[in-house]
Amino acid sequence: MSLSLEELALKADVSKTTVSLVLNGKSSIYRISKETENRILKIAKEHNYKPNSIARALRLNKSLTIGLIIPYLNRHFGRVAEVIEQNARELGYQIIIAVTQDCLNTEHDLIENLYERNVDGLILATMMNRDQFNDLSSKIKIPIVLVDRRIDGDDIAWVVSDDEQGTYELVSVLCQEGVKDIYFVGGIEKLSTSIDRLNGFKKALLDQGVECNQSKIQQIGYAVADGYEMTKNIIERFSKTPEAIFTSAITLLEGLLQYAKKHKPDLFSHTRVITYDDHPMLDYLQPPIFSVRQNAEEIAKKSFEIMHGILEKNRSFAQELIKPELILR
Amino acid sequence: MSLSLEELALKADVSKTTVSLVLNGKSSIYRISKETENRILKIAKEHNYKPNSIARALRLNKSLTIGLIIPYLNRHFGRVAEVIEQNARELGYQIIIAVTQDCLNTEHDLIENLYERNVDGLILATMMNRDQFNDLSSKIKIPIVLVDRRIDGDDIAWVVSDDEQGTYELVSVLCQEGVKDIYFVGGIEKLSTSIDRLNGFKKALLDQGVECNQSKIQQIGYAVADGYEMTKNIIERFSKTPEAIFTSAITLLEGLLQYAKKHKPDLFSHTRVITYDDHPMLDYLQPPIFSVRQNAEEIAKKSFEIMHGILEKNRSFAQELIKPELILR
DNA sequence: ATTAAAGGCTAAATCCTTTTAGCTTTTAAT
DNA sequence: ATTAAAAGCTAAAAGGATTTAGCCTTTAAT
Repeated sequence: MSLSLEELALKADVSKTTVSLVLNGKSSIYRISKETENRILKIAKEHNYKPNSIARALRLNKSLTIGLIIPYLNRHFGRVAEVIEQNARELGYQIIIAVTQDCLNTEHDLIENLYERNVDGLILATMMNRDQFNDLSSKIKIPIVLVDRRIDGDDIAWVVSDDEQGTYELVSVLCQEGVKDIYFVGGIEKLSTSIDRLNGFKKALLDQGVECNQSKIQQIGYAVADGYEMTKNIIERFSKTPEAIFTSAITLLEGLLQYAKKHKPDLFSHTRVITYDDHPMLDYLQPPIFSVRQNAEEIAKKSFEIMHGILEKNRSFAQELIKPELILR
Repeated sequence: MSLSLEELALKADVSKTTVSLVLNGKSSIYRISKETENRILKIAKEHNYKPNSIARALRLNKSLTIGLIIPYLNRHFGRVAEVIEQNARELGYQIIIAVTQDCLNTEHDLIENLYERNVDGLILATMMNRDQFNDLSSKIKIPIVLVDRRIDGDDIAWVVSDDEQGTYELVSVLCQEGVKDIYFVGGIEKLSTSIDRLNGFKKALLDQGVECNQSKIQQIGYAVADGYEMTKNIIERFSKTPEAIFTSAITLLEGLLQYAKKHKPDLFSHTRVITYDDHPMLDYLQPPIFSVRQNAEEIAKKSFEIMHGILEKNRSFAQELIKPELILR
């Protein structure tokens, strides 16, 4: 590693206090002479001095490290993580990533783990409900910003895609084309993403005067296998082939495609498929699948911005709904 | 945060030395009585004592943190990162991720940055050449494991997919079907991934007695736009539509698809397309695209294993070629 | 000439662990 | 009754930075 303050002090023939004061820009407050200041700065530069970040973290009780806990490093969260990292780096923060695989216990362990490892804040795509979150908040004395999945509450910071609006708009497009018989393939029921997307779905149908039958709504989980299962249920349980299916995540669409390829190759000749989440490969599928593209970059940017505001600008929590984009192919 | 050693010591009515020794399992070495030991353990447990990781890192000069530097958090590297994180966590390590966007300067900055931040080791998908790497190694006194992209050298640890063999096998399949006129769409020329894939490509042609014309080889970069550009070059520069195109990454395939959709919708009726890298969505494209699936999980597992071996088991460097899998649709 | 103020710097405490060297008390041995 | 060894524990240093309180010297003011 590089030199220590003490070694610099030796070279500059002053105390390490003086060196520290100078390097932290406190020369004038402590009346260090210009001459001494310049000498120290020069020597520090010559030796490319960088303060030991661990010692600094210990003394200042601030590690300049943010924990990022997400279910997977898939396309969406990978992009979110990437952009958070870049934004964080520009402001001197590091990102420690940990993945839960959508397991609540893992999530709890990871939060505790990162907290004990002295991260300054947590950005969290959580599976917790309000009570669990409140429990946690009382134990953990660092700021938390929820990303992608929100929990209602006046004092909870979050940044999520406007799932309800996105779904509403997408489903409305289909309804306006006269499609009435639309099935909902959903994810983990209690998550805000599921709730909001389902609400958007229902609202679209309602506004278009289409009846929404509870039997058309499936919610198992966000895994590819869940998408397969739900598609299977829809296809096999009803005699009539559905007019349309909405999958509420790209993984669920993948499950649908898997099922279709295997057991229902003609699915697309009878059924329109639309999906939440976008993927560039969708451009090359036949027939075209309408989708809702989440603005991962903006979600990432805002979530770190809020975290940074809390940590360094004394701002309080904030909440942001990020507008997604309809992709009609 | 939780209690400190000193506070525990107060409660247990012993010195903090004693507490530390007990909690570090050194009771018997230092002849701490069973009674005292149990008392301390009990109190520590009651208060859920966790040593302050920063203080520990400072004292031990070991942060239990590994830096992971990769070009993007895309599908492939996202999966690699995910698995490295899980493996690391099980052994008590944290992963700090940083992305270079395939920019060499950024890579250098990030390495320096993470090094200054006291990571214990670096796992690196590098753009450096041998000289640059040697320069770096002499400055940086922590272990480095290269992942995904290797640099030749007897003392350099790396884990990469067997790019040459994978490409060789894939291209051979096509040759054996009688296809002779195959174009190579490559990435960043100096990277081992490019070199190895190109070698595999050439070797396959050679072994099948197919002549390999230099004009059929394009190498710009790994971005989607590069794939577009190279496809354009191939289609527009030659009067005859190619019999086959090999793209050496999924992003390049995406670029090819983009070009085809826009300017050459009938590409697939004349031209076979095969690609390095796999993607589940390829299952649903028509016509089927043969691919080589890299074993991201194994790559990740091995690379952390080597790092861990160096850090904790006094092992030296190691090199691993991970076998990819042909996917013939 | 004395006092007050300003100038220029530093010793030491602090953050929390780990670890070395060693102190005191008890037991065993001669 | 000494001496040596064992038992049981602890003071203090170290790791590297930041920060408080304050020391000494010089200049300005009365």
